This record gives sequence, structure tokens and C-alpha cells, in this order.
Amino acid sequence: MSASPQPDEQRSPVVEPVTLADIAREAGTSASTASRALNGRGYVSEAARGRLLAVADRLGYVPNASARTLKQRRSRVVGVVVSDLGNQFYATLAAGIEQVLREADYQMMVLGDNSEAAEEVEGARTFLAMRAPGVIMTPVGGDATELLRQQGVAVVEVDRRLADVECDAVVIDNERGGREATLHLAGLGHRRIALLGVETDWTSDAGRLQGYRTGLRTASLPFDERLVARMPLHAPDTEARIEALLDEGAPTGIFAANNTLAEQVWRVLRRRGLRIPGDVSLVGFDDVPWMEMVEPAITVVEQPTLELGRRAAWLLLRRLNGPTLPPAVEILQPRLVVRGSTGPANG
Amino acid sequence: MSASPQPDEQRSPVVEPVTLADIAREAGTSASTASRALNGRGYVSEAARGRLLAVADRLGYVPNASARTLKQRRSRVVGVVVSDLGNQFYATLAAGIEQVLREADYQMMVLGDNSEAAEEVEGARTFLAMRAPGVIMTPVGGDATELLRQQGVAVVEVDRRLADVECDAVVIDNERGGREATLHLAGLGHRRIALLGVETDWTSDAGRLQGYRTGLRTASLPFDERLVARMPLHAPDTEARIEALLDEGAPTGIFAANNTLAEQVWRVLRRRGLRIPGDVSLVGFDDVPWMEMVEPAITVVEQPTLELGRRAAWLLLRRLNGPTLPPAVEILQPRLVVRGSTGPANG
DNA sequence: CTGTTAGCGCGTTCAG
DNA sequence: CTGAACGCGCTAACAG
Repeated sequence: MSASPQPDEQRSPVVEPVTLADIAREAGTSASTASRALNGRGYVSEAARGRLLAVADRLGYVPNASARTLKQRRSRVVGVVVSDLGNQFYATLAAGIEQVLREADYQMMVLGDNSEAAEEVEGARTFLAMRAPGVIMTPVGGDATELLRQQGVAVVEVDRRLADVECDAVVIDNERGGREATLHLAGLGHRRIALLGVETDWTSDAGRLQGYRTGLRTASLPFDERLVARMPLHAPDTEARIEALLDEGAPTGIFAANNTLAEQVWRVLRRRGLRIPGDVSLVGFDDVPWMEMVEPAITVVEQPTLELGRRAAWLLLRRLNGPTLPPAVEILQPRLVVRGSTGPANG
Repeated sequence: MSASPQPDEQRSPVVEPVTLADIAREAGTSASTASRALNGRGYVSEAARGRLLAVADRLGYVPNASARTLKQRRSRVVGVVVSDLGNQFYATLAAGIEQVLREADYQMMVLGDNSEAAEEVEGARTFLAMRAPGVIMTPVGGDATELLRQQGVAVVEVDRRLADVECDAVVIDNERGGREATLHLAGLGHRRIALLGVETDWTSDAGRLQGYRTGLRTASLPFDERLVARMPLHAPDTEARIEALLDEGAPTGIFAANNTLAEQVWRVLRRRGLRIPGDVSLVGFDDVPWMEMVEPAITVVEQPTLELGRRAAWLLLRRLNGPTLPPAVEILQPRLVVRGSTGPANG
């Protein structure tokens, strides 16, 4: 009955953002002093500082990041570009990076290229535009790193290495992981062990393949082309290729070199009604939650993914503080976790 | 033998970034004209435009985002804050948002609060500092939205609603989802149906609970307190509480109101050696990949998560173009997907 | 300890 | 169609 709904009373006051000048005026100082007080650099009397902080708080001051970045010629945003944010591995990697960055008061901005060099370069340009002081990435095509480095942006490669120029990196001992997976299968009596990898020039896959070969040799098993399938990255027919591998290679043990491949193999095996490990044993690389929820649980080469991210962030922070330090490369160790998907060969 | 590795030849030329002034000078025009040519606004002769574009390309010009933002008083970065980026649901939500934003030439910056109002506010301040024109969030504590709105930042709530002030939102019909899950179990003859939810004031959980109650009523089943467990968000003893629910409520059917709860129930049931659905039937809310990989696969109320994100982004873009439009609320429909984890009651 | 000055790189007036 | 001038908000130098 009373106040009928007025034309919404224009309920967006949309106040102008409070600036340093505003709080300086309010506190009776100059903007410079306000600046010094609010970010703790330079001399400011206790009295002034107190007043300034109080006013800033009262007015709800939020520093304008763009102005600061423009002036200082670098932002507090660290760029991260990974292959696929939907993949648990990369998501966890990013989480690790974020943990460390946050403590150091940097913002993280993540971008996904789809393992496409072009998108990676686009991401690099974005970070260049934002004047990011550093970028962490799972490299796909060299160009991005080069572009960044050329502009004085620190780059850390994580999970795999690619850059021609030397740069900081943190990776897994993939060769060892591949070897252990292969030897585990060989130790169970498997003689036809397949490798399922990705067709790239990435050091991660190359290492796992290398480990596979070393493993075979150690176990005195021959290397057979028909037992190796390397999937093009965006192949629409991955499952068909897996079927082909099964048909032509007749493996009794399969080493799938990443978590998505493991999932796809698993689906194919199940669809075919093949028993695991009765008919085929399966070892994955990179442990993700579903692997220990399915029946049987998947034997896997586990990698310290979160730690991988944390180290990468550390390396970057170190680099930001010491631009002339020699490049550092950290190698983390994977660990074989034996579960139900691997068993003795019977064929 | 030849050139011994020199002191690395100072191989970081670290060129100064190319500015608009640089390319203007090179092309023999003023910076203003360069600006107009490069971002297509205002009149520029074809000749000048051509030269400018060529020079910009040759010099590898990357616009300084901070300068642009400072001048225009708003950036091209849309903020997104979700509860937990590690959770597949929120990750997919973000992916949907990103798809749409990218097409409209906006950058997305995601932040995770841990369902903590304080972190959410911190996120809002970050976006305020970056002069984000809009923010999309799964709200937890009201304050952030208010802060943002007050400063004229467009806000879209997604997955749940919270704001006192009216604002755009896109949500799922949770009531219906909860009802269908409950009726499905009731239809199978279950009389002791438990609800496992989260103890929050979120509309999502409230809706699912409401649907549960409606479902019970429709099926002429009594509402029993002992069959309802609402978990505090960061409870360290969730599994113990689930055990308690099992002991005290003796349910033969369980409706777990989100994907993480479904996972936890599943783990507890398995640990206890209870058969699914022989001893207990389980329905989840929000379909995620593991649910159809486990044996038996989980019956679930599926929601169009990616679409949820896409719509939220659309709503935001719409709002950015029409600040005075009336608030829009979109409600998307969930869908019951029956799989093996639900079966007839026998007790 | 403080204020003044200047400029980061850009886009937007406004004359010409 | 173009250029000159200005200012977005902040901080680094420099006097005082």
C-alpha cells in the first residue's frame, strides 16, 4: 500500500572508484605520501601513515592495478599456459603453481592452448600485453617461449622441455617411469608388451618411450613395431587405433603413457569384454582418482603432480629475483603403484 | 675448436616493448592515427592504415593492456570465481564460460575461493583492482556481490543464487532434480531413503532438499530426521558422518546431492562391503566421468554443466551491452540418468 | 619525513 | 582525414 515500487530508485549509485588522490586529500597529504604509506616503501611518519591507512580503509580503497602496472612496467600476474584444463593432470599442476604464487602475492592467470602452437603463441601475447613478469608453461611449440624470452619475460617449462634456448624447467624422470612400467609387466611374464603414446616431439613422451625400450632390452624382449602405437594429438579415431593395436599386436600387457590414453584403453578393453588382468594387463602413467575406483584398480606410474607445479612456481620466483642465475632443471621421481590391473601372463 | 662458448654473449637482448609511438614514427604518422588504425575506430585513410598495420606486424607490436585499461577505465578481463577448481563440476563450468567469452574477445580469469566468504571477497577486490567489467560467480557470501555491484561491476550468479539485490543468474531446477531422484528410488520400492546434502544456505542444496521432501510426500513416505545428513562444508569427518547415517538411519536408498558426496558415499559403501544396489541403492547429483566407469555405474541426476557456464557468460555479455536491462534468471533442466547403482528394494 | 614534478602507453577530444 | 594536447592513476626522482 505504501511506497509502490518506484522506478527502481536508480539503485546503482555506481560510485567512482576511490583513488590515491582521494585518500590523500581526505588525509591532508600528497598523493606520493599516500602511495608510500599504503605500500610500505619509503619514509612516512607514523602519524601520517596511521591517518592514511584509516582513510583508505574507511573509503574502501582498491588500488588500480593497471595504473600500477603501467608505471612499474610489470604486473603481479604470472601467466600459466597448459594443454588442457579439463585434464586432471593439468588442473592439479595449476593448483600447485597457484599455491606457491599466492603466498608470494602474485596472481595466477591460466590459459589452455589445446596443444596447439598457435593458441600457445596467442596466450604468450596475452601475457605480454598484461606485462606479466613470468610465464610457466607445458610447452608445445617453441615460438611462444622465444617470443616471451625475447621480451625479457621469464619462462619456466614444466612437465616437458622444448625450448632451444636454455631455460628453467621441472620435469619427471620419464625414462625411469617408462622403464619401471615395462619391467613390471615383463616381470609378470608378459612378452608382448604394447606401448601407447602420443605422437609429438615432447620430451615427456620421448622419455617414456625410451624407458619402454630400455625396459624391453633389460628383459631381453624384442622391440616390435606392431606393439607401438603413437596417437596423433587430436586424432578423432583414437579408439579405432587402439582396436587396431589390439588386433595386430595381440599384446598381453599394455603400457599407456598418459592418463587419457589409459582411460581410452580401459574403455576399449571393457567394451570388447576383455578381462583385466586376465586377458590383458594395463599400466597407466599419472595417477588420477578414477584409477583406484574402478575394478580392478589400475596399476600406474604415479607422478608428484602438485609438487611439479609447486617447484615450477618456485623456480619462477627464484628467477624473478635473480634474472642472471644459471638455468635450473629439476627432475622429480615417479613411483610405480601396483594395483589390480596387472597380473601374470598366461598366454 | 672454433668459438669457445663465450660468456653466453649476453643473449638476452631484452628489447624494449614496441609502443604505439614507435610504430607511428616508423610509419610517419602521429600516435593518434596509429591508434585509430590499429583498433579500427575512427577515420583513417586506406594508405595510412595499410602502412601502419604493416609496421605493427613487422615490429611485433603488442598493445599494452594496462595503458588501455587505464585510459578506458575498464579491462577486457572477466572475473570468474568458483568454489573449487579441482572439482570437475566447477572446472567444466569454467570451460563453458571461457568458450563464450573467448568468442567475444574477452579474457577469463578464474579464481577459487574455498567456499570461504573471505576468499570470495578477496577475489572480488582482485577483479576490482583489474577493472574487470564483469564477474561470474558461484556465490558463497553476499558481500562480494554487493561490493562489486556497488562499484558498477556486472555480476552473474551461476549454479546458485544468493544476492539480496537482484542480479542475473542461471541455475538448475534443483527441486525437480531432487524430486526425480527421490521418486526414482521410491518407485523401486525403497521406503527408507536418505538425503546427503551440504549444510549451507545455498539455493542449490535447499532446492535439492526441497525436492527430496516433495518426492517423499508424493510417494506417501514419511520424512525422517535420521535419514537426513547435511555436511558442514569443510568437515574433516564426512565419512564418519556417513557411517553414522548408515547406522542410525538404516537407509536402503541414498540420494547424494553433489558429486563429491556421491563419491564419498560410494567409498564408504565399498569399504563396508555393502553391495550396490543389493544392499543400498545410490543416486548422485551431477554426472562426472567416474560415475559410469565404476561397477555398477552410478544412477545420477545429470545437469548441463557446460551449458550452465555458457549461459552465464551470455548473460554477462548481454548485461555489458545493456546495463539497464531488467535482471534475467535462467533455469536449466536436469535429467535423471538411470544406471546400475539403483535397483529394487528387498528389505 | 614530505610535496612537486614528471611520465608510464594509450585513446579521446577537438581543431584544423 | 589527421595531429596536438590531455589525462586515466600511480610511483620514482628529486628537492626541500
